[in-house]
Order: sequence, then C-alpha cells, then structure tokens
Amino acid sequence: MSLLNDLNPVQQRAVLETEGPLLVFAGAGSGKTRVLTYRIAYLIQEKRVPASCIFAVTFTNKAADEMRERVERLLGASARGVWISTFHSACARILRQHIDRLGFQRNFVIYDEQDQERHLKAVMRELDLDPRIFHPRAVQSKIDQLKNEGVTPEEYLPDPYNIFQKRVALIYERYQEELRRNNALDFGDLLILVKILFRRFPEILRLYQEGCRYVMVDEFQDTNLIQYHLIQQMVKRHQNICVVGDDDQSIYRWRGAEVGNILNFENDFPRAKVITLEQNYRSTQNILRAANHMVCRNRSRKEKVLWTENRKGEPITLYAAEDEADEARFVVRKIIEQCQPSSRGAKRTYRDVAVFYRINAQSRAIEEEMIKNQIPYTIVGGLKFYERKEIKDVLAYLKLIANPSDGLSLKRVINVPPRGIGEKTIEKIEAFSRERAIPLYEGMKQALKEDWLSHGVREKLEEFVHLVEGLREERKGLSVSQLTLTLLAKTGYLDRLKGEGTEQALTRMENIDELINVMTEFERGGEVEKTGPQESSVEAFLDKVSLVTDIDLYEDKGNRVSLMTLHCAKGLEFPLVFIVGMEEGLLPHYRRGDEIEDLEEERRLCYVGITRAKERLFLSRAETRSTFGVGRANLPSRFLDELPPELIQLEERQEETESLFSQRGEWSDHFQQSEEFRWSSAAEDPFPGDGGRVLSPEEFISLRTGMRVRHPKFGEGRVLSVEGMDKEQKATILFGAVGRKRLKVCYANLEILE
DNA sequence: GTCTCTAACCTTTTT
DNA sequence: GGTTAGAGAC
Repeated sequence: MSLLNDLNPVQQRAVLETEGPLLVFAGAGSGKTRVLTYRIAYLIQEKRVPASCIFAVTFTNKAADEMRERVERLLGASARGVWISTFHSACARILRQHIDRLGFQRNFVIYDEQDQERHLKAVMRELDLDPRIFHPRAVQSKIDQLKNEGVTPEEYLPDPYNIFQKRVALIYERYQEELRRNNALDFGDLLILVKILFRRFPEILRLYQEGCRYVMVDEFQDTNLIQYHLIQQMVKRHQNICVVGDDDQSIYRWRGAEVGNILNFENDFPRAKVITLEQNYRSTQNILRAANHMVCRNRSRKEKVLWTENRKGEPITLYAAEDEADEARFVVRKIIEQCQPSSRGAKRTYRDVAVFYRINAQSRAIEEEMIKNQIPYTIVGGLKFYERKEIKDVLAYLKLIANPSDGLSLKRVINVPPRGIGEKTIEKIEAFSRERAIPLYEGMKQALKEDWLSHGVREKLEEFVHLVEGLREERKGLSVSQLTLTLLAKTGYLDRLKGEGTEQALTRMENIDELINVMTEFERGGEVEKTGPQESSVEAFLDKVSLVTDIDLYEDKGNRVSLMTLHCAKGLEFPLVFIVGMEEGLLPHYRRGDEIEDLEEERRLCYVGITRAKERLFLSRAETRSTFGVGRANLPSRFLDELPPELIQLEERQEETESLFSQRGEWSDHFQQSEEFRWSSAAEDPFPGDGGRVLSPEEFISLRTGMRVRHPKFGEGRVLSVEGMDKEQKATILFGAVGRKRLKVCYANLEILE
C-alpha cells in the first residue's frame, strides 16, 4: 500500500484507525498535517469512501486550502468533493441554505469586529447606557464569551446582584434584535445559529449527520465549547470522529478555546482510541530539548516527550540588548551574517528566516532596522488590507446591494462621497425605523412615501435610493468585479478620489485596484462551494472576505524575512527563528489574567515559537523598551530561566560605534558585484509575484539617499530620502525642473544615473 | 454639513 | 509614539 510507505508506524496507525472515535495527540513537528491528509486519501482510495462523505475542519482558510491541495496531490481528481473548511465558513455555508427557517433572509451579511463594535455602541446609545460606565469593549467580550459558550440571550442568567451582568443581559438581547433587523450576523452568530438550527430542525441536522460519515478536526485544542458541541452533534450518527491536536499548543484560551475539550475527549467518547505522535521531524535536538524542558513546567497537560533523530545542532543564542533598537540591530546583524552571500558555509536565504514577537507593536523597531539595511521582509497581520477605509467603503456598498437591510453599511456609505445627507436626517429616519422595527433602508423608503421630510433632504434621499436600486438591478448579470466597477463609477466614489489628487488618494485608488484584482482572481478560481440557488457570487465573495484571517493572506512572496506574532506562527516552520522581547511584561504579557492557566498559556505561546525553528533559534530581550513613547526597564522573561543553561550561548553586545554603516558599505559593494545578486540579468527575480506587478529589484533595493535619478516626466533629480519597502516604498526626490516630489518608487519608472 | 484639530486612548493574542 | 473619535471652527 503505497500511501502508508511515507509514514512511520505510529502515523500509520493514526491513518488506519478509521472507524470510531480517535484522539491523536500530535506534538509539534510530528507530521500532524501529513497524518490528516493521508488519512483522507486512505479513506477515499482504500476504503472507497466517497469524497463527499468526508468533512474536515481546520482553523484557518490557509490550512484548509493546503490540506485540500495536498490531498489532491495524492489522489488527483478523485479527491474532489471533500468538504474541508473552517468552522466559520462551514457554518456560513450551512446558514446560507437554511437560515430562512430562523427568520433571517439568506442574503444576510457577516459583521466583522469593527462592525460589531459600531453596532454594539449604537445599541448602547439607544439604551442610554454611558460608555464610560459600561465599557463597550467589556460588554463585547462578555457577549463574545457567551456566544462561544453557546449561550443565547434567553438562556443567559445574569447574577441578579451583578449590575454589569444585568446590563449585559439587556444589551445582549437588544444587540441580537438589532442584528436581526439588519439581517446581519456576527462571527459568534455563525456558530450559535447553526446550533439553534440543529436543535429546532432535527431533520436538517440529520441531513448533515448522514452526510458526514467521516469527520476530522485539526487543532482540536483550540476548539471552544460551541464548536465542540456542533461536532458532537454532527458525528452522532456515524461516530467516526478523529480529532488531532496538541494541548501544549493551545493558545486561544482567551478567545474561549477549551483545552478541556482535548483533555476530556476520552470521557466524552469512552470508546475512543488514543494515539500519541512524539517523533519530531522538524527541529534539532537542542531546540527540542529546550522546548520540552520549558513546557514540562505546565501543570495541566498530557504527559509526552518529543524526541528526534535529527542532529544535535547548534546552541541557542541569547542576546540581551540595550533597548529595542539595539535588539533590532542584533536581529539584522544575525540575518546578514546568516544570509549574506559572501560568508562561508551553508548559507541561508531571507525566506528561511522568521522573527516572532508577542504583540504587533513590536514589529516597528524591527521593520525600521530592516528598511535601513534593505532586507526584504513581509509582515503578517498588523495593518490589514481589508480594514482600510476605502476597502471597507467599497465592501459596505456591496453589502448594501446584497442586503439592503444592512443599516450599518447603509450609514457608512450614505454620505460617502458627501451627498449632503447628514447625521440629523439619519437620526430621524433611524428613530422612525426602529419604532416600526423595520430596516433603516426600508424606513427611508417609507419616509419618502409618507413625505414628511423637508424638500431638500427628500431630493437627496430619493437620489440615493435611486442609486442603490439601480445598482441592485444592475447586479443581475454582473460579476462582483464588474459590479464593483459600476458602483465606483455611479456613486462618484472614484471621481471623488481622482479629484483629490493627493498622495493618499492615489494609494487608496491603488488599493481599490488591488481589491478588484482579488475579485477577478476569485471569479477565475471559481472554487466557491456551491451553497444554494439564492447565493450569487457577491455573497460568496463577501463571505470569503469576512472570514479571512491574517495568516490566510500570508504566502511565500519571494525571498523575504517573515515577521509575525507568536500566535500567527502556529503551524509554520522556518530554519532560522528569532523570538524577540523575551521580557517580563511582554512574554509573559502583563495584561494576561492572573490565573495559573493564563501564565501557562503564555508559556505555551513561547513553546510554539521555539518549536517553529528547524535549525537555529535566537532569543533576545531588551533592558529598556519604550511603550507608549516612554522608556521602561524590563526584567528578563522568567521563561529564559526555564531553558537548560547548557544549551544557551550568550551573544556579546556590540559597541554601538561599530555601527552597521561600516558593515553596510562592504555589504552593498558586494551586492553590486555578486553574480547571484545581479538581478538585472533577470535570471532570478528575488521578489517575484508581488500582487501581479513585478517591480524592478534595482529600484527597490538600490535606490538610496544621494543618488541621481531620471524620471520620465520630471527629469533629473537627487534622492533626498527613501522610506518603506517594495510596493509601498516611497522616495522624496528633488528635481531640478519641478522641485521636491514624493513618489511611489514602483510606479515612478525611475532610471538610476549614478 | 464639512473640515480640521485636539485629546484620549492605547497594545495582547483573532475566528 | 501613533491612531482615532469627538468637539469646535468655517
């Protein structure tokens, strides 16, 4: 059986135990994804299970895509039809088919976190609750928590002596009612409504129970109560459930994940077989030993010891930096040392390197130093594409077209671009609609009919309604991208941006351009799961966009260093790993809860980081670090003391005088001469495939302050400064003819003169 | 109604 | 140090 040849005996068992409940403890780097994909392949190929009877759940779309790809690589076309999805997408798909049974319309929209917050604030304002007393964030997290536990407003029993809880009960109820009026769901609703759907309509549940003959759950340690509940419901009929996870990598407790789900699985399924994968194929012995040594301190964990046949490897490097800038210089110095083509030995390239940090804000210092030294990097998460204003605007228009009941989107776009429809008008209509419990848009139309608005307002509103109706009409027969182009033209959004003529407007237009690219890509791919007759590609596209995660957008974009949070790092591996900010207050983070479990979660986070490293691990901390603009002294992280000292090699602090500038000189000389780095030969473009537009590497990497350049329009000039990277890179140039200009390098068509 | 400036917030981690 | 929401000016 050729499929099994690639697996070790324990992995083989995990593949062969297809019937009944199975729990696989899969340590870091033990071939978890491999087991899952081979298991699916085995079911289809050897057990002759139809692909459509297999359901696999992952936590990110990226993981789902990867798994699908890998199964298809093993089996080819016969793998088509396996349902591999995240919890949230799966639920969205189920609801798109059946939600009308619950009194929503099938063209519902999904509110992201920002929408959720705005929605919540509106509800609280309506209830006349002072946001300074009842912090919307606290309320939101409480509601989220309830949803994660599968508690509906009717089921919630607040402590009668707890004012906050009593208010939450009230807000929660109104919050849900208002969502319904908007025909909108938040993330939590996706899960909770499926739960309700299954409970109220057993025949629908039965449909899925029949369909899901074999169910697999990846990253099971990160499931919350309601997710686990849904899975239990779905496997009730066939009981063929295989969950794979690692309690040591459970890092989402704060979001409702229950390690208990994995630790108690054997109680819930008494017949469950248990397999533990302990051989690690990823890391050197040293790295693995360090990781084991540390995570052993956790109390609530399943006993296991990872081992490896890999070589011992090099010691772990630890650097105590002066401050975060010094720390960044250390990281860059090491990267240059390891990746620079001139050094001897087996050398690494940028894509082999990852830098992990606890919080996104830490990336800045690293980024600055990277830019200074012109090291290409890519950053995962942080400032997100789909959170940009212009993108949200366009998406709000689309949401409104798909679902006119969506009042939040309506309010967002009604005066963008400015149409002279102000807050007062909206407020009036909002009150009117709420009273009648109809959607805002509906209320607007009613108000127009009843004609109690002033003449000017009336005209403006009529024009807007006309616009929306027109677009809704046009939507038929248009693809998402075509619809978007139409919308941009008819709303005047694009004209408005064009008219501005500022740098920022230009960037916005480029981003919208990029969004259109994403849409055409989406249309071409057509890998949309068919979800019913009602659904057009607009909803499908919006669903996809609503459910993307940071890591989904991460792909190997050419030869770059990867920067990301420790949370994002889960599931990835890199030959060289840096973990920065090994300080008390940062890792473990000071804002964690004060329960022992919270500390253990921080330790696991650190463990996840360490176990991403294949060859070398670099840890660093800073004596002082500025937060909120003020410098603070930090103690070394307690986790450093939990590493075996004999595995640690301390890195000497370098005198500041020996700055990177001198090193840079040699390095850049080398750049110019090195055969491999003569990119103009086009033999190897080191940064290919960046959003479709390939920029010339010379422009990107070798444009430096003081250079003379020629611009096709502005003529010759001198570079005053350079900022940012690749597509985002901008240069300020003093042109003899037109003076000082700030340009995007990748669009500027610059010619370098000297 | 629209634009601009200040002050408060902020930083965990995200489906 | 940087962003964003809300208040005040035009």
